[in-house]
Amino acid sequence: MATMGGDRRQMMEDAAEDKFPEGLRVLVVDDDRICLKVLEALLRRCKYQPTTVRDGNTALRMLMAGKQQFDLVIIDVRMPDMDGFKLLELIRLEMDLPVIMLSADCDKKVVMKGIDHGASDFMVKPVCTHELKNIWQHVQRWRNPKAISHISDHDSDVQRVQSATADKSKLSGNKRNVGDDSNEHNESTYISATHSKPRVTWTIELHNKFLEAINQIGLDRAVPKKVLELMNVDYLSRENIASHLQKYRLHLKRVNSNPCGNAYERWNSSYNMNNKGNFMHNHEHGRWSVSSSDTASWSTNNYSATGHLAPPMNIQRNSYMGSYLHDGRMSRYVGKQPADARRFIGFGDPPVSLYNNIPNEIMLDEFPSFNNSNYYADLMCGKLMEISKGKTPSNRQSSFANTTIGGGRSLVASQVNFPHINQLESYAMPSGRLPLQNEKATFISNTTSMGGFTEQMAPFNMASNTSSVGMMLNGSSALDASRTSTEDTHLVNNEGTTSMLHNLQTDNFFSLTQPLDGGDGASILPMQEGTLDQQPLNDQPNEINAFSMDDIFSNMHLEDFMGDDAIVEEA
DNA sequence: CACATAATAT
DNA sequence: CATATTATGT
Repeated sequence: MATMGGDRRQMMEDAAEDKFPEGLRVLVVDDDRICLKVLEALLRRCKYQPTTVRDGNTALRMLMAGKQQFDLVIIDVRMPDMDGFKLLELIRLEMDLPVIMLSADCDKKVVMKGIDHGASDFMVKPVCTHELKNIWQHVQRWRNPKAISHISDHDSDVQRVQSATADKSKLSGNKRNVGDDSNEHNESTYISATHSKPRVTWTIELHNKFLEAINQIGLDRAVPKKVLELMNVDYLSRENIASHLQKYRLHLKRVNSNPCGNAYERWNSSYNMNNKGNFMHNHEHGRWSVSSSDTASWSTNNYSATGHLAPPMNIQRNSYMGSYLHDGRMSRYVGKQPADARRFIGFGDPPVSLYNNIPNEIMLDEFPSFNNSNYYADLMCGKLMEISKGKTPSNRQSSFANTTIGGGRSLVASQVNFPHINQLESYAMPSGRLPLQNEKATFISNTTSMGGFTEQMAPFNMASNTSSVGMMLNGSSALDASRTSTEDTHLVNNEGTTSMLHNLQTDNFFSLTQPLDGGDGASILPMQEGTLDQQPLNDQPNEINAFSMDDIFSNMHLEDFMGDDAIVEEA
């Protein structure tokens, strides 16, 4: 409408005199044939290259198909099937193109709506030639927003600029409210409608490619540019890679210092796929959903991807894995054996050998750089150990019940009385927050005490302490239905029924390794060999054995466990 | 609102 | 290029 800065228009026109770009590819969307014809003619008169479409869907299809490239889109606001604004919205969402809205009325609200939705300009019918003549400037501005920016942030006063931004965001709050900041609307929106690059979604496939590249180059030598070359994905920029690489490295760092697997899992869970083949993020759940079609895949692997972490040692193959469930959802690795999900409900179900059930193609999928299947198994074992974090299957939510410790005191674990032992700090949740209630981990100690502690408890490395927990990766099937031990542990499920578990059965597959070295990861032992029979602690020449579960437990409950903000000094 | 992610700035 | 900061979406 007319108020859209007549001065500026004039200036644009002046500036446009000498370098009028011919052949600008303009897509015009209007349901009105007449208008369409007129616009087409006018655009041609301006030596542009118009394409006309009569409805939004067609327009969108054309744009998405990408067969024809456009520099700019002109959309009539009022259209029957797809509202002009809707189309504008979709284009904003999917494409990097300037859009000019067109309308018969110049209602300010309508204009503002257009601008707010990211339109570059708003024209009122009937459109005159000189208006059309200048549309190229929107293209120019769109492509090079900074060049025309009136904001004088060239004075490189970073502080000022930054604080200004901060202030602005503070003031404006969360979301920009449409149409109420009418004061500065026109000018600033008009020009500062800068356009960020469309976001790259790191799908599984992309991430896999990324990993392959990293794999080839080696993590330490992997730089964005090289990765970009190797990945050979046209729409990715070096910056995209850099960003992802940064995230990836951060993630590795976390995982490194926190083999609880939570961060690990979270990372992997970021990439999910539904069975239609569309990718979707799974942030909210942070979990894999079971996919019967087995199309979901994940790929990050500390061992194969980086090649810089030692592969797990001493892993016995062909072993029975404990519950590998996440919030009651099965990992893909147990996809074919739903019975495993019920493992802890009763005694009936024999455990499933994950290794035996991991289809080859998945293994290959996960470890593309290796082709020795034995090696896969090792890697997979290590991986599983890393990933597992003792999550309780939701269909049998074990809870900590009446566990007695020493002198008849009972423990009820909670987030509040949770011990803050220095050595445990590296096992905090990746985000640093305390684990949520439903992130409780349950474990069994060799003294038949069983905890429903939160994950920060987990570090007491059940897996590497043969005397405390059943080895998930026992060569002989520790989790086999044929139980021989007499030491049973009581578990109470969420239905309140009690069941007996073999003491070597872990409710949760624990592989939590406590480095005891401050958590720099140097001493992480992803897995320790375990045996079916319980062994004295000192059988294992491992510094971890300096702690027995009893020691830990008694220490905890005596001094720290009950405190609200208990902090344990170093021993 | 806290968090994760990707874009962007340094 | 690595890292820090900011923006955005959930």
